Amino acid sequence: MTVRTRFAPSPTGYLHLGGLRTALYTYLFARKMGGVFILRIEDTDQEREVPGAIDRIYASIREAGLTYDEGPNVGGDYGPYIQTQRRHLYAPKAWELVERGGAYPCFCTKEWLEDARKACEARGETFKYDKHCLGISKEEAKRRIDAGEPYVIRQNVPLTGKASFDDVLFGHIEVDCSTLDDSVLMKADGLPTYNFANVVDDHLMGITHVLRGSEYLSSSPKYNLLYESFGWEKPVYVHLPVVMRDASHKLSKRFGDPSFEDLLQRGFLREAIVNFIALLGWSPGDDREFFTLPELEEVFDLKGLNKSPSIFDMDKLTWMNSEYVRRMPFEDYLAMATPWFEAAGVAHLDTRRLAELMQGRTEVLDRIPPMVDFLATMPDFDVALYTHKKMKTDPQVAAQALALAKSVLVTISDWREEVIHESLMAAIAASGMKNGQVLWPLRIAISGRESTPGGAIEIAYLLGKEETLRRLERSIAVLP
RNA sequence: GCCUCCGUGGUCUAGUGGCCUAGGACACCGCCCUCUCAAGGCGGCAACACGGGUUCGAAUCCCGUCGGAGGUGCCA
Repeated sequence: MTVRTRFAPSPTGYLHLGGLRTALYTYLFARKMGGVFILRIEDTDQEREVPGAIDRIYASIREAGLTYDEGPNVGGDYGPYIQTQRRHLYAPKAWELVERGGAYPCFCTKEWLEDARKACEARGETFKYDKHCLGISKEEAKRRIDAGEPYVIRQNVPLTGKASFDDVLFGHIEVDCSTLDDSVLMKADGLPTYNFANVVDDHLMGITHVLRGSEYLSSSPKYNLLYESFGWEKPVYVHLPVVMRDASHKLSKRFGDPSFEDLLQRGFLREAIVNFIALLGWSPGDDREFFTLPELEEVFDLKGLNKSPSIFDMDKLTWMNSEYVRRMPFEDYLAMATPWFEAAGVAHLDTRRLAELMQGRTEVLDRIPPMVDFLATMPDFDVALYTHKKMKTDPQVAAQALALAKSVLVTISDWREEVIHESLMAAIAASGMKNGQVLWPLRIAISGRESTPGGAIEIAYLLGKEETLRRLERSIAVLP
């Protein structure tokens, strides 16, 4: 039997990292099993739908490298893959369920229910619909519906007994039917709720394995009841724990947690994000940490899934990203870094050399500008920077060092790193000073920064002779 | 409140009764290298939530407590 999995997001905004992880695992499982990965859009809540969200979801999934075999804008034999385009499919199924006794039409108004719920809450009890409309006869129901009265269709959950389901990760989960409410399956607007649509579509689309967030863990027994009423074969369930921002809050936009898009925009590499996300709640079983998507498709196994929620750790993502940056081909790095060099106003310099210096120091691309912008404009700095205990320098030493450096640098006509290096080193050796005593102040004098990507020689080279001397003279002039 | 689930260092995790004086990674700290930073090398800090059982033996099995999460919508 061919494995068929699906990722079924709602177009209510961007694809958050938890969603991305669910999509990733669903995709990986399908690939690992040589199965089919399907994308389905669950847009039955018209009110919550955000314009443009569908396109953003497509873009994120594509950007992550998760190719789907069936779905909107790809096609497939089980389409359409957008629920509002399947709307005609649900009502007949719902009425079939009514015939089978698994559901019933309900005419109670939203307002009435809300009041009842509030009253219940006030008494400190859990609200449960009392099946009031279950007693309405078929004939009366038909009459009222024909007369245009609004109605919904509710699931008819048995009053007694147990409902259960089996989850690959969490095992057998069982609840008393008495604790379950008759949830709405078909809304008054004629569209199904998630509770119904997911069951119908998973069945109709031949989904064999359902991977989804653990927020559905407690309603899954009810879905199984539906499968049983229909006499349909149940899928294999795998509920995934939540991705948290800290111990008690899940990742959320409101707290400023980044989406996949945000991360990409900030200069995280998609390969690094995917790799990191894969390891958030899943382990290959050994100590290996670096995986390409094809490698993940190879080694992914549901056995490595973790049951407890995991906290998204930006520090570790940042580290992993810096590893990916370091390992990428130089030309690729140069191409990716160039826009950031432009943003920092240093694109007129020898960017190839700058990129060589920067590649090993770039954790995230958006950190490039603040690291290199001093090359564009000389920052103001405190002369205290000349004082460095280990380098054995202070403003007095700096005065000598800078004078020496200047005397050497003005004579250089062939402004290359090797030449600058040799000339400076020869002069330092002749002067009897330590390397650091000259090089540290020089670097400070031409960069204005305590730390820079590269030493005095690299910085001088990048700046060019004219600018180096200009900065040097200016710094000498302001020495106390 | 009720129902369900979860609980290894600050974080991601390995571990499925003896291989565990609990392994790896991130972060943090120290040292080395070094013209700064980064990288690299070496070293360090730091966990089985708690309490009872079961067993010759428990992070691993059972019970309870505590803590956290999810659900309790004509949201998904």
